[in-house]
Amino acid sequence: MLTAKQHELLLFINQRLDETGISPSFEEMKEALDLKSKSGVHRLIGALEERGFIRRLVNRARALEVMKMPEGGNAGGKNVARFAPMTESKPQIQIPVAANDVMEIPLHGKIAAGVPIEALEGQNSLSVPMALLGAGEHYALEVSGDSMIEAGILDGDYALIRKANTARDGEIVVALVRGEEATLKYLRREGQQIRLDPANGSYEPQYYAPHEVEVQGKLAGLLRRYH
Amino acid sequence: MLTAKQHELLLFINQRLDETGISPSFEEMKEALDLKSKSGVHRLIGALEERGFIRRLVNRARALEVMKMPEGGNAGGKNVARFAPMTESKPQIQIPVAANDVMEIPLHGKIAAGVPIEALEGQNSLSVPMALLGAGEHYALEVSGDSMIEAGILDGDYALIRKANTARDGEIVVALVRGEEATLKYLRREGQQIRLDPANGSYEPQYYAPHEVEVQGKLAGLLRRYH
DNA sequence: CGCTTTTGTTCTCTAATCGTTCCATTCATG
DNA sequence: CATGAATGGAACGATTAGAGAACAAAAGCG
Repeated sequence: MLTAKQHELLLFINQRLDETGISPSFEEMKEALDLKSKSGVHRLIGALEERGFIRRLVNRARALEVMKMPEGGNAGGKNVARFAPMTESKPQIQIPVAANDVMEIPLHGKIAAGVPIEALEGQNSLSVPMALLGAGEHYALEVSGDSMIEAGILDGDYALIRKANTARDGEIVVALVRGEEATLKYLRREGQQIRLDPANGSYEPQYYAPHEVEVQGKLAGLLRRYH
Repeated sequence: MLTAKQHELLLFINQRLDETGISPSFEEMKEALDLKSKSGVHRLIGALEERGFIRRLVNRARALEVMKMPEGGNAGGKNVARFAPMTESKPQIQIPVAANDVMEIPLHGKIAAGVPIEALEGQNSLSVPMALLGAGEHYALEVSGDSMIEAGILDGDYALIRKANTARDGEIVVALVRGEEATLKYLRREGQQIRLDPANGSYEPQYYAPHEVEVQGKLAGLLRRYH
């Protein structure tokens, strides 16, 4: 899927994102790849984007995001053994349904504290307007609990998650803690620590070492139903 | 399903992808299959692609991707104990079922204080899963303002409204006040009066005579998009 | 607000790698 | 021997890669 240079760059970006939470600048990538011009980096970034490994905001500084890692390459960078992140698998092809700008995305169960994403129950899926999603691979989770209530995310809502290995500070992510516990929280970095912030005054932020927390995806949209 | 050569090539590609994350070039595949020309590889690749085992970007270097492996051959390569069953190592292409459970509903503009809904009527519309709606005629409004923030309805959300003339106590409705002002509020009756309750401590409930308030619809669903 | 620095974008050239194509050759088979 | 399929070979064209420079757009700062 990738050339050696593309692979090298992807690894570097992922590593930096993992260690510092800040994506490298073109200059830094240039150095890391031992290049003498940024234009090469630019092309490599373009190639990685085309292949769906990263996503970026154009004209924004350090706005890279790793969407998936090639197989074999451990998404965790330097990290110790991680559970195989779900994003390591092959992307499913999500083709917009003809005539409607709608996508079918799988419903993977509930997300709450204490339980990993429940094994998939049947083959449920949800039709979602593409306008809510954007590029990337998505799935849906039913929100359970009130820990994000102040972010306007209520019990029973459907969270639309875009698979990703990394996220920027302040984004709401599906975080798998120590391979056991998947929760929906604000991701923040504090020094060498990862902070998972609930949006509910009754809950406390939790601090973890970077290798304890694996980002499985970020919140891309929300659906709610009023009976 | 596959000829011996095709099988051999597929295995090789998968192995390389697994080990290095970098797909082999035609030259390397030529060597691996002990061929003396790349044209043979080209044909094999074509065959594998036709049969859906691999996918690739034409005219791109090392842009192969294994979609599935023939039965028996384990596609996942090194198998870390994967706990998430939904992450098949090589998910088959997911053909979207022609989703008919979708409706196009008109987007009638924003709802806020001060502006009747009819004001900004554009061509816009939104595709919405029927599961969110139910029977009846619906339309969508973009929420403006923070008056319902404690009900988990944020500025910028899309409110899906089912047209209705009446509502029960405690439901969230689009209420047109004195024919001028449409707002999204909790509807409550108090004696001979109608109370419109915001869900935000900084706002006060408003009381009206029944004839001053016209219910235009009730909140049936909510869509939110995160950047 | 204006200025400077950082960062990203684009362009041109050059070279090497890589994929594609067409055609001749070989080989197994009937 | 004819035939079709697989193979080999080489020319060709496209992509990838490296360098350098000029430019444009954000971010920071006083």
